[in-house]
Amino acid sequence: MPDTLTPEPPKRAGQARDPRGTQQGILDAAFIEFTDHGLSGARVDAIAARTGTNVRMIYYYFGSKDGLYCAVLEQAYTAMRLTERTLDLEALPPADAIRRLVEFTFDYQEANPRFARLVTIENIHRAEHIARSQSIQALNATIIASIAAVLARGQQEGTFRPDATPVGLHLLMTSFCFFRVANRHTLGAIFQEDPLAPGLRDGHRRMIVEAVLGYLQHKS
Amino acid sequence: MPDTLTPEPPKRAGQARDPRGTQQGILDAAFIEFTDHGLSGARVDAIAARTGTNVRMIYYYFGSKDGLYCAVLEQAYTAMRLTERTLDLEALPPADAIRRLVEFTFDYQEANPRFARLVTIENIHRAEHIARSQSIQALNATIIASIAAVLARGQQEGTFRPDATPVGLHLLMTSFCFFRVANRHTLGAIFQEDPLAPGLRDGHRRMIVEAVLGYLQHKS
Amino acid sequence: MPDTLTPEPPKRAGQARDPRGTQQGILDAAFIEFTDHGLSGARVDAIAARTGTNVRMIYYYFGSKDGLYCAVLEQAYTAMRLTERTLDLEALPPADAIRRLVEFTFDYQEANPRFARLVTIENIHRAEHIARSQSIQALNATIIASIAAVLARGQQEGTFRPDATPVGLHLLMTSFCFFRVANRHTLGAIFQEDPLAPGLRDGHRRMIVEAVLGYLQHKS
Amino acid sequence: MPDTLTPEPPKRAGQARDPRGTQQGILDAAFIEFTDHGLSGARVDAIAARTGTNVRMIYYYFGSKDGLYCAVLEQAYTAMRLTERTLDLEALPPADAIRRLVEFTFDYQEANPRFARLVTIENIHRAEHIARSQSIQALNATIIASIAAVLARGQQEGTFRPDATPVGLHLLMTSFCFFRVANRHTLGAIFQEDPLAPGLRDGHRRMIVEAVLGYLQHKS
DNA sequence: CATGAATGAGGATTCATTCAT
DNA sequence: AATGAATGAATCCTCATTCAT
Repeated sequence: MPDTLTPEPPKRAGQARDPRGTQQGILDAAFIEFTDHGLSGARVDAIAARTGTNVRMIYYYFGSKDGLYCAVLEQAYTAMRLTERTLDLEALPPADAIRRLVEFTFDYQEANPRFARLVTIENIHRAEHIARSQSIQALNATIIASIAAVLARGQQEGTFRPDATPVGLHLLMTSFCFFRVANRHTLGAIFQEDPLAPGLRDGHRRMIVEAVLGYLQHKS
Repeated sequence: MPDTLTPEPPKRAGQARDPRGTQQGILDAAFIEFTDHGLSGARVDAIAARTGTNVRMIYYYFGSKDGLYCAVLEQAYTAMRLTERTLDLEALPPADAIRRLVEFTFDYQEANPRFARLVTIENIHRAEHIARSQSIQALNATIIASIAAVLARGQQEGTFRPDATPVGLHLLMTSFCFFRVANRHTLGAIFQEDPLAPGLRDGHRRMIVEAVLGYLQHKS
Repeated sequence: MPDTLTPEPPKRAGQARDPRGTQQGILDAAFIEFTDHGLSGARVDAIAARTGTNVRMIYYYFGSKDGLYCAVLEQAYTAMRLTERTLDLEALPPADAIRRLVEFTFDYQEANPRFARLVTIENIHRAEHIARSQSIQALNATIIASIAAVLARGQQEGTFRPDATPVGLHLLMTSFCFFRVANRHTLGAIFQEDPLAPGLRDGHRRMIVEAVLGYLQHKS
Repeated sequence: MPDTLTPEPPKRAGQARDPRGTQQGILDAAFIEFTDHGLSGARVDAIAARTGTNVRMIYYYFGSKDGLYCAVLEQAYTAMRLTERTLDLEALPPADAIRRLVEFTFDYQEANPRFARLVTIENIHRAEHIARSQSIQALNATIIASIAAVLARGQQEGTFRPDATPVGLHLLMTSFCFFRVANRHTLGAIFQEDPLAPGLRDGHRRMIVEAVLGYLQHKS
């Protein structure tokens, strides 16, 4: 689902008497526009133009440009975390669980570059919208809990170093996966080499898995 | 030098007959405004207001908002790479050189959060400004050359794994250092814990050094 | 009845199957909104929000914003003139009748500041709505007739000056009573003293009675 | 000066490089538009259209629609009070001074119906703009001081009743003069007779003078 | 009798930019 | 070298109103 927030893309849906569809159509169009141009750079007219409806509907359903942006944010985070929950990490041995999580993160970020852009944009705005959203914060509590459980198992077994922390581990694994997608353009311009070039993919994937596991399994 | 681009901050300089000072004053003000609000969100009026001079001066010296933004970008990249060149990596054993480079990157990103914001902003705009700048691309060639040299030495010694690449290594070390600064706000909001909290600093620094070296020195 | 147009305030009435109540509820809400913000400043949405029903009902019953405004106007004028008719001026000696009428006008304006605001608003719109309303014009004929009758009696007696006219007399007595209510805010701001302050009330009431009677009973 | 705020009407002035003229042109156009349609009903586009310049200049010089409205308000009050100060009331015996002041008020209101409309509009908005203006309040202090001086002289002489107050007297004389102008349209519609009809003018003028003096000179 | 969904036209305001000196 | 005055084109948003059920 690279460019929309919903599985069944109802292209130009919602022209008439389909409130649900109208709303989702606006959300999808907004997701594209915001991730193309940023919050300040996005134009409500452009969003409306991408929809079957008109500008007024944006205000009818979302109240303001900011309100729409918040709705987009929530839906994007929700989509990611819901997918993440299907990983079933508890069923795997600790090292395998970490490997699966890193690979999932790597694949998800690569498959959803607009998600990274959205997060990036939200940081430019100092996360003030996320800070106001209860639901996003609730969503993210679970992923840290999952990591914590895996980490604890590995530490009890003695295979994982005892000083590793759940949040630190999350940062380590996410940063690389996120960075190569989010900073793709500057990296590409600077090193004359697209970091997302297909030929680099497997090497990058293996590298981050090994770096994370290497760090965790380090014998000091 | 956290909030200006020049060592000697000529605050409110350039009111009269000091072209150099006027230009630098505008650049400093623009750096703040752009990194506060993004390219689209930045206001030319606000930049002028922060300077002693008026809006017209910006056009006089930089031609356009975009021109000014490009000048800010160039100065920011120049400042970083110049500092980087003082590291003298060739004088150190490979592992020590890598450690020093990782630690420098970590410290520099933490000390210059506006730099990370600027890069982030440039990515939202698909690096189109950097792509046009010869000077920025020239600057960055050297850092990859340095890494390549160190990496080659370590590989020849047999202490570094042979499949590591300069750009991959750069990504691995930079991503974490950059990510915790650039995404500080979303991470803080989501995990209710500022990733730049002083208490976490040393742990993070050690973690990325060990992860990078662990990866490089891995015996497969 | 300061803030509604009807004696029995059916607050939030008319949610279901009570056409009369729904209409009156809308009228009451509209009276508040129009007198709070003027005709242009009033918002149909705000009126609907104040009622239990929704915007569509306004159009269902009153056709348009203007239609609703006209209905409000008519009801307000009707209420005043109906009260006025209970004064029974014919039963009193001329001077007493005038005194009673002035005092009634004074008290009514003070008790119904929203009426003065409504009239004021209608004047900004050059009374084009009143001009179209037959009923309002019919209503007002009677008050001038009453004044004329009293005035004639006094003039015949020789106690009232012969050059006084009914409309002139109406203006003289109404202007003061109306002015201190309608212009309350500018007067208050300019003279740092609320013209409706309780301490001033009796003095003002006596003043206008005496000025009117003084004028009428003047021996040239 | 019935329809502009300045003696020399610079019709369509300020097209090029005449800041003073541009500003005054906008003020004049705004005075018309605001007094035609009220604050909410006035359109900035309409104001700009009446000027030689464009909408942007309104914001350049006055910041906002409200800012412009305030400037109009200040200029209107200033113009009236400045004229008022030329009356030289101190040079006249008390009764003559009152007569002159009443007549001036009567004439000024009749000659400047837009002033009354503006005051009326400001009252709809609860005088919140005047309340914020220091200058308007300062201006009006003087008129009450003048009245107080005349009144004191008459009371000392024994020709004026001792219980009269300056503000009360001001209200009595102003209310009638203001009311027949401000409420011209509703009065005209209701009584089928324009209160400003030329034939009524002298009678009205004499009536208010006599009512005021009659009240003041009343022997109780 | 009642209503949720939808809308086109127009509202104030802001933007980066240029003219004329 | 420097600047106050001026602007056209957008930008976000709101309004009264109508459709379809």
